Amino acid sequence: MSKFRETAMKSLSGDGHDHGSCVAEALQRAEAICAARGVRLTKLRRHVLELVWESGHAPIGAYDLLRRLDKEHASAVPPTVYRALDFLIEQGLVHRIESLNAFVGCASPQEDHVGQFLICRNCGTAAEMNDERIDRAINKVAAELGFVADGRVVEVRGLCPSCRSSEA
Amino acid sequence: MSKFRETAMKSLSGDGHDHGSCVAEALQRAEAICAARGVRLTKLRRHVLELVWESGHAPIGAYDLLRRLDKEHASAVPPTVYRALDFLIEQGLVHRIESLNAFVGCASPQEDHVGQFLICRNCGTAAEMNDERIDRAINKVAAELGFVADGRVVEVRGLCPSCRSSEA
DNA sequence: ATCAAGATGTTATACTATAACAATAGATCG
DNA sequence: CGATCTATTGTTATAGTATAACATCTTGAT
Repeated sequence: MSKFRETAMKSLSGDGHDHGSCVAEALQRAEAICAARGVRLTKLRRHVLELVWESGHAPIGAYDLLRRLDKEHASAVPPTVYRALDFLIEQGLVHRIESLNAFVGCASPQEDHVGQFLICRNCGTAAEMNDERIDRAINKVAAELGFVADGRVVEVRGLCPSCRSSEA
Repeated sequence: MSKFRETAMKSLSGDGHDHGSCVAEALQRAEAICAARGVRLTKLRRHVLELVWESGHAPIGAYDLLRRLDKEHASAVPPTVYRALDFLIEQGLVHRIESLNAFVGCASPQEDHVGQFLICRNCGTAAEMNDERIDRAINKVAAELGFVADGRVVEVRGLCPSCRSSEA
């Protein structure tokens, strides 16, 4: 099973995984990546990343992050959180979900990829797919139209497995 | 050539088409569709739709529409234009581009489809692809993860053919 | 003519994001 | 060590996007 497939299924498993360790692993990975790249995962940035992950696998808005942030960071204002998010996105540690104006932790920050998301309209979970077949299909059609693609936004709404079974 | 393919290439052709007739045709189609469905394309809604199309094939923001609207509609305020847009989107006459917070006329309002867009980062043109292959690839991956997809956002940024040749 | 439903008017406000400049902290080099 | 340069954070203000809530007016049906 691919790395992406694995992480997608993990985030779709609802309560079926230990989210505490999920957060801890994400933070550790982030530390390692930033160290390797010689960029600074400051206390503030780390804190924002932690809050993003603590939202579960559901995207969280910048102002929600802000509200949670200033419990331990009294001077936080919008630019504080947006700048931290800019950094985290640049480093591939966080993705922005365009259709929600919200942010979610990247499941595989080592691997080079654009985000493709399945977003459950019931529980809010956003699972990364990052499947090459989708990317290839998009590139193919774009190329047929003479278009050179760089950025891609793929966000699919629907029902995740757990919400589907509990609704049906 | 598919209908979508045709309209995509048309909107990507830059000045290579008569945009005036393009707008006129879109309005006529809209009249016919609304009449057939028994919904009211009021003066206001028609005007907003016209403004959307007059932006060329480039998505336009709600507040830009508002500014253009109140030349002939002094009482226009945000809800005025958002309500008109809600109606137009509901009827499939306009698509919302999530990654731009902007709106664009639908090239093929008769056909049932979700929007898939190629957006030129140079000239701003958004061309509809609506290619089944992309849709199938997305559905396939979603299904493999046990996800039932309904809405889809596919927005690809890049360079359109005309901008590519003039840049290169 | 009356009435109900739909459409628009109106005011206020919520939510999302960035500009611009000041102050501070960290790294680097002499 | 201390000077200096750069990245980061602080601070204030404002721009941009969207909706809630309630009033009024139009339209079409009876």
